[in-house]
Amino acid sequence: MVVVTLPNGDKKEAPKGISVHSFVKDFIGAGLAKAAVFAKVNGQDVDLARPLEQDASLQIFTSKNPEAQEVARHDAAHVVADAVQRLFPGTQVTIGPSIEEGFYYDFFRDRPFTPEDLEKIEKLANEIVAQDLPFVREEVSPAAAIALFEAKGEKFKVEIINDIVAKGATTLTLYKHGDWVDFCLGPHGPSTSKIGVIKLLSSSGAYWRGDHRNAALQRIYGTAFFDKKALEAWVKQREEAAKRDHRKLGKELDLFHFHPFAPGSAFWAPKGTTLYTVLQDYMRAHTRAGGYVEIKTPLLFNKGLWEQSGHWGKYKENMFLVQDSESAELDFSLKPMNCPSHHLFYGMKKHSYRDLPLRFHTQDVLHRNEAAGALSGLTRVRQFAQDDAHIYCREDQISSEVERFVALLNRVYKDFGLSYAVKLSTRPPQRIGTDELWDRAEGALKTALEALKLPYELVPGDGAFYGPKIDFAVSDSIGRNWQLGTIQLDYVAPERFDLTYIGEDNKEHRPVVLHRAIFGSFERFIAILIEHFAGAFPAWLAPVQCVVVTVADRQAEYAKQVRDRLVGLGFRAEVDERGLSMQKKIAEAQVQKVPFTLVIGDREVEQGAVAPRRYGGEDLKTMPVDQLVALLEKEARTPMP
RNA sequence: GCCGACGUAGCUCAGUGGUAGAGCAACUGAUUCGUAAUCAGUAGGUCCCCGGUUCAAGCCCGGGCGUCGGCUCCA
Repeated sequence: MVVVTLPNGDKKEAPKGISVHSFVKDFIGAGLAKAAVFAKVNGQDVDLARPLEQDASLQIFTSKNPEAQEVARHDAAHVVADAVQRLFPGTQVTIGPSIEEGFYYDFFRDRPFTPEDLEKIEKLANEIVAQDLPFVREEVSPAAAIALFEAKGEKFKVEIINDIVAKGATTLTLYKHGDWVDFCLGPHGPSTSKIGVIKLLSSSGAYWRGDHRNAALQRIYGTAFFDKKALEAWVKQREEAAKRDHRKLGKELDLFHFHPFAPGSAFWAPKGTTLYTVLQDYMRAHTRAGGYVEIKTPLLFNKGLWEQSGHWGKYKENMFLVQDSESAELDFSLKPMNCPSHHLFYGMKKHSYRDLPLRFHTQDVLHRNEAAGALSGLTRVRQFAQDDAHIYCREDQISSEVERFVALLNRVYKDFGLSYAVKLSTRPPQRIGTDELWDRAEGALKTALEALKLPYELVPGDGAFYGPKIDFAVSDSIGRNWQLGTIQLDYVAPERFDLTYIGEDNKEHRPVVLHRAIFGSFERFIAILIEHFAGAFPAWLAPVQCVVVTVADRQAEYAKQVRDRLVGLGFRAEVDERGLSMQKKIAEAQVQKVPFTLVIGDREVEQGAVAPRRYGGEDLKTMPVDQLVALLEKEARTPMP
């Protein structure tokens, strides 16, 4: 007999060697046994067919658990690979993991999959699902596994097996459904029908092990859901996300444009420029209030700076090099980041410990020569500006500076309605500095996070080679995550730039540098805001806050007076003077997602009033202009510190 | 950069070898209207660029540029 402990603490005795599935059916319930996808035995993922050989804790995962969805998508990857090999004999398999929203499988073959191929594959894959073939796990020796895949001509599988054997594996596992076998760690669900429904999404090129020097593979992306309804809901949500695409809305709302002569660099239309400068001014005001000073440094630097910073060696292919007309050499570069120039600026003066912390904020334009194929809308550009800052402080000031930064970041994200999660990344294997230094650095960051009572995820080994960091991932209104804010400790730069301050002891000391940003880049932050708000910005961000619409032309004079008063108070108001019907003008203000449409007819002129309508259709009824101004003061002013 | 798809009016798109089209936007005129689209007319195009095939190319072929999806998720 074995004793099985359930998550609620219940203990059950069962015959030794009983399968997980039979145990669940006999000792818990047939319903759960039917719904189960896989299990954890003593915390280890196993299939339901696995026998229970000794006392163990048991946890069952059903289609309600996200973990089970992940397993079922891995199942789906196998089924798709099976379908591909049936339809296209000679195609070799490589790997096929489940990923965030689905799965992919990489194949080796001489030509890409066409959309028609995908249709056929999807159809056959779903037929295999319907056949309800059980997934069968088998343990084999390395020699047997190699022999099996060599006989099939699966060169990539053989390579993977050899690698894993070299790492010390002695028992390998195969998973079979029907006649199709894959070398796989598992776990898998009980049978193909558990997968539900498979949908293929796209095909693309990929490289063996992600390296372009290796064989070119053909990747198929797909997803799977336990039921059709869930798939339909997911498809709908994707359509919703596509409607919010900042590239689409950027055009529709006339915010920014691109031209082939400047790939990866935006032209900001008047409305986009307004949005951009509102954000710049907002950040200026808040950093100033947070004890920062704003500085500007050159955009173009001699390579000497990059040699000193280390960029010339490590980052050169991402920099735009500029020819010096006198030397005729590419001796200059547009700056790809601000830090080196900030360090130079710090070093131009002698600093006392009394000056620290010194916080330099910069919104200068940066250029990075991103690979042509990597450019995408405003999220991946070649020219951009960061809400960048570097804090120079003593080591004992790190914790309080981090706390101060988080307080600012907290305030900023709150103003935009964004929530966030925190990650602390610690020392990577490749690093500089002593362990003692890292202990102190990581300790300082932890102290700050704990003082703030911020829950955080620890990511060991993910820090930069020059210091640990804290990252802030915000989630938007449709649940997507974006890594925006960051604060990184840097012990290297002060050495490279020989930065010092004079301490109380009248001796020179090394300051520590903190790199930090909240928006990340203005360009990417704007893209995120557009998608977060679906283009319907809150009034304080909206490029046009009020459009004045008259019922008839005879109110035009008064309409302009209203606009002039609002503009005079610093609000962004316009009159739609085109000879269109009132209804048409209102419709257009809605399409442009203007927060307030101010309707003016004879009644409003008589009363010195306006009739505002909010974006979305709420009629606020006729009100005196003074009352509108009070409303705008509340909603349409940039939140100040 | 590599793989694939795409590039037609300001925008969204139709047009697969035989005289370049629609809707919206723009412009002109009429309409002056009370909360999501008044009516009529006009104008707008090196069909991304360069070269080739053909009697004939937006369409077929080659090269370039750009955009988009991938190229990190690891049995």
